[in-house]
Amino acid sequence: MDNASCASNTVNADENPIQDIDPGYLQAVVDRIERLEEEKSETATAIRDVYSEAKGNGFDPKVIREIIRLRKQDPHELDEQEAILHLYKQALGMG
Amino acid sequence: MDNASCASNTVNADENPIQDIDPGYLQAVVDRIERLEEEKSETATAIRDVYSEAKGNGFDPKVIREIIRLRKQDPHELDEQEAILHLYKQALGMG
Amino acid sequence: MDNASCASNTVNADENPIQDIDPGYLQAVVDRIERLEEEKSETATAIRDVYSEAKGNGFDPKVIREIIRLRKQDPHELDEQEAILHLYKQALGMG
Amino acid sequence: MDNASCASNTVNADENPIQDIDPGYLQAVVDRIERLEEEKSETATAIRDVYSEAKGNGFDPKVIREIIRLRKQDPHELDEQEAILHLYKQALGMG
DNA sequence: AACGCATAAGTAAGAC
DNA sequence: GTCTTACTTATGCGTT
Repeated sequence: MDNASCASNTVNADENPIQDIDPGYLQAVVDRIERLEEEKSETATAIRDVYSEAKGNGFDPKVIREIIRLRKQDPHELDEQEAILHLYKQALGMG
Repeated sequence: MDNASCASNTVNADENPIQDIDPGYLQAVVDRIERLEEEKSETATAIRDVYSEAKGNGFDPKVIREIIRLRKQDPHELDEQEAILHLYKQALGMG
Repeated sequence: MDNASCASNTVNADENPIQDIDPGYLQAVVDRIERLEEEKSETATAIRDVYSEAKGNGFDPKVIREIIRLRKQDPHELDEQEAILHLYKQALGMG
Repeated sequence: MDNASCASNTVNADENPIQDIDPGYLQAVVDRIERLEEEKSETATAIRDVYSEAKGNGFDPKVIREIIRLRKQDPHELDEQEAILHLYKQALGMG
């Protein structure tokens, strides 16, 4: 990192950040974040659109979300959790 | 929409979705969502990295987040809200 | 409600709230909210403690949360969702 | 804690929780959590009601939320954050 | 009834 | 390693 990008000097870098700000670097940071957030937002919209389309075709979005969630999990972990769940259900008379 | 994509027939589309599922369509939906979610996740990581780098350069990530939040708002709306906030603060002796 | 509690007059109640604030009412509102939020926070802590104790006794908190979640749902709704889930899984070869 | 409450034995407590469940203890845990969650839910409703009433009296709920948020912070911390915020704003020409 | 906001819960990362 | 804090997602609520 370029020294010019330092937001504070070395004397009290931890508690007094109110010195030596590089405006150009800060601007660049903000710009990059805003660009990425826009990208993320667009992707989120695209995801919502897919769910919405699926719903329009008679599918249940909530259940599709569940499918997505299940597929994200490690199969072995999933099996374990379901075994424990089954066990607890029985202990509670929910079997 | 193609009829083949219908998850339910026209007789009881609202309450009995358990017929006429097009597996290919459902698979495509799931694939698209998973692809988009991965994209979103990568973007989220990139955002975190920018904050992290900025922090390493002495900037306060929390305040940068606040900056991003403020810039996202409509300036006019923002001014109004701040005016009301100021008013409430005074009414509460927080001025 | 007492007229004195009005935050705005009748001329433009919707868009110009910057008049006629009753400081006492606003203070009361803030006090009530803060009191209730503290209460809520204490309850949340108590819940965490129960999970924590259960974990200490060898139970899996994640699965207990799942149990709680399942019990909150309407049994009929639950059955439907699980039937649809099963259907989708089969369509995706996850059966 | 009573040994009878143990959910697993000492041989493989970490990875095989599927033994020695005390159903009574599990039931008690679930009951306590459900009771506390109901309590929390009621408090949340009461909070919403206060905001709603305030809104009916012409106050802006969003700004009240901001007030609550600000008052929750440590005043010293708050001042510091605002100082940094001011600094960043100036660096970005948002002053 | 659909849309967005706001809360709440679960998850993951970072600090001590 | 624990423990809190922040981010993400999901649900519920109010609004239009």
